[in-house]
Parts: sequence; structure tokens; C-alpha cells
Amino acid sequence: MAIVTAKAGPKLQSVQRLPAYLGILRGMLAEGREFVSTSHLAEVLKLPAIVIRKDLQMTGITGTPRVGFDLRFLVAAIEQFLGWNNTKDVFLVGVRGFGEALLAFDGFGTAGMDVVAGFDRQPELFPGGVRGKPVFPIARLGELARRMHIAIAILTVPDTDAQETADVLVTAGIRAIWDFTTPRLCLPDDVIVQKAGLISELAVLSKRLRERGLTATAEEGNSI
Amino acid sequence: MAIVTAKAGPKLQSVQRLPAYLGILRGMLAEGREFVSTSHLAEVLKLPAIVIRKDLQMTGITGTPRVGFDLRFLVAAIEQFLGWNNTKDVFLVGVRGFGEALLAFDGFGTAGMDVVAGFDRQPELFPGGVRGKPVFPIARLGELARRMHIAIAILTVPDTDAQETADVLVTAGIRAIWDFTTPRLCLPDDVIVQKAGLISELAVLSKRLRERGLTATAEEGNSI
DNA sequence: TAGATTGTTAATCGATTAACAATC
DNA sequence: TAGATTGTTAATCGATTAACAATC
Repeated sequence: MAIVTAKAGPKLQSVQRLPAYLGILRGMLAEGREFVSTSHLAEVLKLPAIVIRKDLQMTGITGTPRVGFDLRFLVAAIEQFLGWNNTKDVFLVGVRGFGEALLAFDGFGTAGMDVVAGFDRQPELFPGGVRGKPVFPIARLGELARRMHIAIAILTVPDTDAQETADVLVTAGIRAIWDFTTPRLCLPDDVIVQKAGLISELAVLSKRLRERGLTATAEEGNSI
Repeated sequence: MAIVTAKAGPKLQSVQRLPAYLGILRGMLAEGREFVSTSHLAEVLKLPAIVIRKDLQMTGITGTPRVGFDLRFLVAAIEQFLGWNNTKDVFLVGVRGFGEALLAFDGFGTAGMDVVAGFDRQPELFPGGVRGKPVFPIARLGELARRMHIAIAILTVPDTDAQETADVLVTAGIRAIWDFTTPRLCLPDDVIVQKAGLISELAVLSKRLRERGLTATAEEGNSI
């Protein structure tokens, strides 16, 4: 009666480390550097060199002994491996609250992602859009997704609307959802649901705090 | 010459799953339920029951055969294990951009965290604060942290200011940082740095998209 | 009692780490 | 050539999964 969990695909941890490599490597490239060895990268990133070598292996790139990796090729290889070489336009659904911040943020460009529009049940709350990005009623999502060939959506609606909105997204042709809501969504298997892990990170942070005895309860009467 | 990575502590993955359990369990509690079995939880969460049992074991709670776990005790045990039973006040540093959204967001209460104030190099940009939360110049951080006994900060400054600002935080007595910047911070060992993984999550999402052949490049002329 | 569920102990699996051969 | 660095193969480690005994 065991339930099969989503299969791992390529090593999860390795994929997660790649963006950090990419950041450093892009910086080195901008500085005009041409080659880099894993031992040097290891020193900068404070990671074991063997970890980095194994991770890079995954991208299919090959270095040259005694020289290292060609920086330009290496950056290109990682970008291609992640699909960050071409920008994907995405929609953000649920602008009130956390979504507004994400919509205003434009730091996902390095990750090949451009949030081009927001959708909300009450678009009238954002008459001029958010930082130049328009906010539409959810009813228009299907039409616009088709017209703009959008396949990815960020879901930041309130938890109570999560499943219902997700269903709308799927009907509208969305194939991948970056999900910031807490409930577990029930969607067709061919739709990719990537859970955002902010709360999980807080759990880890909290645990580490407790381990060090920093359970510092907010004390009484400490108003600003 | 191997570099020692931060030791794992209690099983990382297990800790990360606890918030999901807690969400469901709190809901069940609100519905008036009194007991829950891991098999039932497993069904709801679509996870193998053995995983949940092992995870719960970590919190130290004990169930009763044939009955399951006392919901009230279970919720309390998880909250205590994570330190989410008492609210911790935190500062947010770097309000422009992504930080503003986080400051406006108040969904971390369930995780025992309350963002009480923002700090920015240009506080004058936020005359009335953000959603009622005041924004101070960074120069006042030390004074206020001491007065309010704040030990945790969320770091959302631009990458270029990250290290410098982090140093200021440590001097101000901050003992734990939830770090949304990309560079690797160099700080004393006794300061907890928890990296936010948004970009890593995007890497995983991108990879999964590519695996399914959804490399959908944004096409030409698809303006809104 | 009978049977469902917990808790524990063992087995499997995968990832990380180490050792070393290949190579420029 | 000599030596640094890659790439590969083996060993270790830890986490997940399975099996089963304990228990209410």
C-alpha cells in the first residue's frame, strides 16, 4: 500500500547547488577570467571540490586536466542544463499579499524567468498595475495564456482559494506551477507543481535556533 | 584538505516536512477531531506512513497502538520541537524590492515569527512604513535590537550590500539571519545563517520543465 | 480475545566521500 | 618530463524503506 513519491530525476541537491556556481562563475566571467578549476571554485564556495566536480559532471561539460574548465563554456553549459539560457515568461496569480512583492521583484531574470503580468480576483485594487506590470482579473487568464504562450504560473493566492485557482490554471493551459500556498494541490500528473519552501526553511531555522538555546521569547513591553 | 560542511543536526528532510504535518493537524484540531493515526495522515498527505511515523518519532511524542496520536499533544509536540509555540520578533533589513513584499506579508505567524520592523538605507522612501510596520534607517538597528531583544533578522538587501550589512547585523547582536541574498556571507561560526532557496527552487522547476520538453521559449511579438 | 496501530530493528537504496588512474 | 587537475571507480555513510515484534 506504499505510495510512490515523485521520482527524483537528476540529483536534486546537485541541481540546487548549480545556481550558486553560476552566480560566482558569471562574476568571474565579467572580470575577464577565462579558466577556472574546481579546486579554485571550492575555495570560493567553501565546498568540497569533489562535490563541485560531481555536480558539474551532471551538466555534461568536460574540463581539461591541469587547466580546468573554460569559463565561457562552463557558464553556457550550466545555463543550458537548467534552461536558463532563454527567458520564460510567467504569470503570477494572487497579487494581494505576498504576490505583490514577488510581482514587484525583478530578480528572477538571472534564472531565466520573467514575471510579465499579475492576476487577481480583485484587479481593481491595482489600477496602475504593480511596478509597470499589469494586473488582470483571473477570468482573462486563459485567453492571455494562450495568446502569449504562457506555460508557467506562480501561485500566491490565499490558501482557501488554492485548489480552485489551480484548477483554473490547468484549464487555461498552464503546465507548471510554482506554488506558494500551503495545501497540497490535486492536479493531473502531467502538471508540474513545485512547492515553495519558505515555511520549511523557517522550520530549519527555528530548529537550529532551538539547538543553540536561542529560544528568545519576545519579552513583555518591548514596543517600538 | 576537505572542508567540513555545516553538520546536519537532526534529519533535515524530516524537519522540513513537519510544517506540512502541522498545517493539516491544526486543521483537524479545529474541526474538533481528537485522535489521528499515521496511516490516516499518510492518506491525506500522500506520503508513506512510515515516513510520517519516523518524522514524528523525532519530536519525542508517543502514540497509542490501535488509537493513534492525541491530536492536541501531537500539535503541541511539533510546535515545541520547532520552537513555534512562542512567537519570535524579527527585523527585516533591506526594504526596497523583495523585502517590501515580505514586510507586507504576515503569513509567518503560523511559524512563530513576527516581522515587527523594517530597516533600509533609504527609510525616507517609506514614510508611513509598510502595512503599519515602521521602517528605520539601518543606523538605528543596533539600538532597537538591544531594546527589543531581537536576535533574528531577515536579510533582503541588494547583493552588493550583503556582506557589509551582515557585519552590521552581527555587531548589533543579531544571532540568526535568514539570508535572501546570493553571495556567501562570511560571519562568525556562532551566527546562524539560513540561506533562502528561492533561486534553487527555480533551478529544480526549470530542470523539471526541461525534462518534460517544456522549454517553451517566449516567442516573438507576444506583447500583452 | 483479536486486530489495528505503534515503535524498533534490519535491509535496501542512494548520495557523498575517498582513492586513484588518465591526461594534458 | 613532471605535476596539477580531471574523470572514474570503489568505499563509506546516512537516509529511506521494509519487516516484525510490542501493545493497547
